[in-house]
Amino acid sequence: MKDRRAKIAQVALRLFIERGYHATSTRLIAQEAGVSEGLIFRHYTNKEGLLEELLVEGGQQMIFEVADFISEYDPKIFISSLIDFFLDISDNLLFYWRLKAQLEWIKTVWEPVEWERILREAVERMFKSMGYSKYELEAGLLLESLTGIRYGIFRGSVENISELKALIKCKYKVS
Amino acid sequence: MKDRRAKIAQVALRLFIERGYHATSTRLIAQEAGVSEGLIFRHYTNKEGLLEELLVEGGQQMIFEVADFISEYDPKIFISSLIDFFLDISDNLLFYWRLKAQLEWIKTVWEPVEWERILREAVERMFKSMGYSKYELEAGLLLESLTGIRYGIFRGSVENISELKALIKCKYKVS
DNA sequence: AAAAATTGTAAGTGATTAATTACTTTTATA
DNA sequence: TATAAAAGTAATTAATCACTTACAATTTTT
Repeated sequence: MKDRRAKIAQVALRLFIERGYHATSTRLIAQEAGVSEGLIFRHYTNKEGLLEELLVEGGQQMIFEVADFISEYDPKIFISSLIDFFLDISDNLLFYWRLKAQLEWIKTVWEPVEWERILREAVERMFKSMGYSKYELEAGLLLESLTGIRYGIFRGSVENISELKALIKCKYKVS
Repeated sequence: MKDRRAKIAQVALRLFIERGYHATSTRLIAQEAGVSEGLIFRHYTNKEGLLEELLVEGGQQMIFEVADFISEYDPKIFISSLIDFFLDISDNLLFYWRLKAQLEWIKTVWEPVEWERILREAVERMFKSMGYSKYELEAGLLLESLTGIRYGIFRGSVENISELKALIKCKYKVS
């Protein structure tokens, strides 16, 4: 059966988020996935390899999603889409967002992955085209702020997301 | 010698941040602190108890720091101080900020601690006094955004902090 | 259908984990 | 100064860790 590998990945992703990477044993992953522990190491070189594949897979999906609104030439629609992208957390991206958030805090210097670089450049271009003089700074401010708000949503400290979205869009005059 | 306990706490805090809580063994803590492993459990009930004390201790220091500018009645100075507090990361608070950031991602629902509640209420009051109709929303937006930017600083994705601070203060018309 | 490759498992491996034990040394107290 | 309390250690504990081995079942290929 081919889907056993996918099942392992799916369960591991959930457990890594619920309990943390280090606190999740390969034994538990195997149990919850209904497979033998050895099968994990048949499909993945080691536990870290399993984690890495989850990140790569999620990153690729991220590129796909980002590409969807990045080509938008109207700044107002672009910024609005950007805000939606960050704060309307779709089920298929939720786990990747959370996993990435969790892993940020070990390594001191964080190397941005492809979709992050693509996105940042696009946002900078957009602010530039809107006539902002300090467009790089503006892009950074918006992206880090949106990330912070998304973390707030995960944390449970942001209640009225739609109202908050409207407020941000209002501040950037995009709706 | 009384300072062995403090030494354990100090080393543990550093290691928890560098390597993550679960990836840091009590054996390593003892080695780096230059004490026997048993001493850790003489002073703390268990590894989690050690972590908890670090959080409580940091939280108390945080209350102290927050209290310093919270009594400010001038909204402009208040907001400006708030931004400085979040983005000028002092050495003595750095470790607490980082430890807290790291631990956010395990528990699904995050219970705000005392200093967070105190701070949020104060920011809401300030926005209210400034005549903002949606003062709760504005307080949430600013706090979550500043948290996000602070995370960006930790991550290394924010370069020119002083310029960014100036931009934010400009947007809130407080400098 | 035979051979080969892949997918699967049960039962281990040594290493490491948090925590305990039994005991010694130091400090505080009466 | 005698005694109790606290601070300290080395050695050990059972459990758990990531990972391997030897072998069986299942597909795929020829």
